[in-house]
Amino acid sequence: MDQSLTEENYLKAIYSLSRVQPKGVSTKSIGLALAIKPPTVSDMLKKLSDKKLIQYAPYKGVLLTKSGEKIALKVIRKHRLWETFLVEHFNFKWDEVHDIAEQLEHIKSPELVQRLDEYLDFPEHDPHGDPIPDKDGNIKIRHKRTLDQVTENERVIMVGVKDHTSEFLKYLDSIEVKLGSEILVNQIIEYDKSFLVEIREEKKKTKRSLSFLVCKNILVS
Amino acid sequence: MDQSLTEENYLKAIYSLSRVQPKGVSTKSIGLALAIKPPTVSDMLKKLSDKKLIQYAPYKGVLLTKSGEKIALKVIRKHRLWETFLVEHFNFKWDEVHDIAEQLEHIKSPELVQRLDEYLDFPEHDPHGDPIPDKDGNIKIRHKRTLDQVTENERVIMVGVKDHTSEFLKYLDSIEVKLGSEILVNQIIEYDKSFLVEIREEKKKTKRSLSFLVCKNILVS
DNA sequence: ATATATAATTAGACTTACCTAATCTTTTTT
DNA sequence: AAAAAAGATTAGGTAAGTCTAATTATATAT
Repeated sequence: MDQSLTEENYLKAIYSLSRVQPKGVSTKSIGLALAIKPPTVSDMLKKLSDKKLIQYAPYKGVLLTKSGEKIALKVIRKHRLWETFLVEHFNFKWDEVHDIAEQLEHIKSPELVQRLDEYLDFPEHDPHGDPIPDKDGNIKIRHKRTLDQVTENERVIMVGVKDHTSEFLKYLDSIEVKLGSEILVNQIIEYDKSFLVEIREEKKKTKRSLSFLVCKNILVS
Repeated sequence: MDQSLTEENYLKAIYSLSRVQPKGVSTKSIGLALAIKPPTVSDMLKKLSDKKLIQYAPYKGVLLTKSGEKIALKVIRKHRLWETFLVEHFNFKWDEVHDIAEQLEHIKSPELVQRLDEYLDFPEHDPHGDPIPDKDGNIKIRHKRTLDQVTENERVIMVGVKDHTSEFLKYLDSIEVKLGSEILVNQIIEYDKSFLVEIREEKKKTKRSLSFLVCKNILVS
C-alpha cells in the first residue's frame, strides 16, 4: 500500500494548500504549486480519490481524508527531519537544504526515520522554525503572528519564516536576523508600513528598517 | 545530462557483472541481476548505447564505456558512503543497510556526497570491506583471496565478503567472524573441503568448522 | 555439418505521469 | 438573467519502463 513519489508530492501540496484554503483546494492551485497542468492534476485527483486519500467531487475543491493527511504528515516529517540533520550535522545553511530534503523525504524506511529522529534528539522544529510532526503524525500548530501584526514598542522573538525561498533566507542572513533573534519594534512608518526595529543578539544591538513585505514573512511569538 | 534512476541501476549492474565477465556481459545476466526480462534489457541497452554509456552491438556482450563507468562508480561511491554512514552513525548492522543505501545512492547532490565523505573522514572501505571510489572515481581494487584458497597453518585477516546477503552476514555475526578477525587455518578436511579454523579476536580464541561454501565467500588478506 | 538448444531481438501491449486541444461547469459581470 | 470569463474535465497523444509471444541469431552437440 505504498504511494508513489508523485502521489506523495500531491498529498504534500494539498496539505500545504489546505492550510490557506481550508474549505477546499482547487485543481488550479495544486497545478501551480507542483508546476503541473490542470488536466494532469484532475487525473491524479481521481486516482487519489479512488484510494480514499482525498475527498473529491468533480468541480468542487479537494481536502485530504484522515489517511491522506497521515501520509502527507509522514512525508513532511521526513522532510523536516532531514533538513534539521543537514543543517546541524552537515553544516548546510538554512537556504541550501530544501532541494536535497525534497529528495530525501521520499526514502522509504520507517527504521531510518526513527534513527534519524533519535540522532537529532527528537527535534520539535526544523531550521526554518516549522514544527516537525511526531511519529504518530501529531503536529503542534501554533498560530503565530507575522511581524507586521506587531504594534509599536513591542518586543518579540523571531520563530519562523513564511517565505522559504533561498533569496529571502539569504536576505535575512545578510541583516543578521535568525531564529531566536529578539526584535524590538521602535517605530512603524505610516507611509509605506515599513518597520524601524532593533535586533538584539547576545550583546549586539542593530537598528534596521524592514519593509512591509519582509515583515509579512517573518513569524514571531 | 542526468541519468534516470533506472539507467543508474543498469550501469551499476553492468559494472558489477563485468568484473566477473570481463569480456562482455550478457543481456540475460543483466536481466537476472535486476529481475527484469531480457526484451526490456535489450531496449535499455539500445538506449544506453545511444548515450555512449556502453559499448554494444546486438548479440554481443556489453561493456561500459569510460563515461558509463564514471557514472557507475559515482553511484557505487554513494551507496558505500551511505552504508558506512548508516553503520557508523545510525547504529545499523551490516546486514541491514543494503536496501536503504539502494535508495540513498540515487540522491542527486554532489555537495551532499562531499559533506558525507567529510563527515565520515574519507573512508576507504564500506562496512562489508568493499573499497569506496574517491570523488574522481578512482577505486583501489586489490585482488583478494577467498578463505578457501588459504593453505593449512596460514594466518590471515578477514577483510571482506563476496556474498552480501543478509543471511550470510547474520551467519558470520553468529559465529563472531567480522572484518579484522584473525583466522588461523588449523586443518583442511579433504572429504568435504571444510576448514577447521581458530578465530582470534582480542584475547578471545574460538575454534570453528567452516564449510567450503562459507570459505568461498570470505575474503582475506 | 546439420539439428537442436540457448540467447537476443522485434512486435505489440500495458501503466504511470505527463501534455495539448476541445468541451463542459460554475462563477462573475453587466 | 444572459453573456463572458474562469476553472475543471474529457479526449486523445507521448515517453519511460515494463511485460508476453513470436522471431531471429548464435552456440552446442551429435
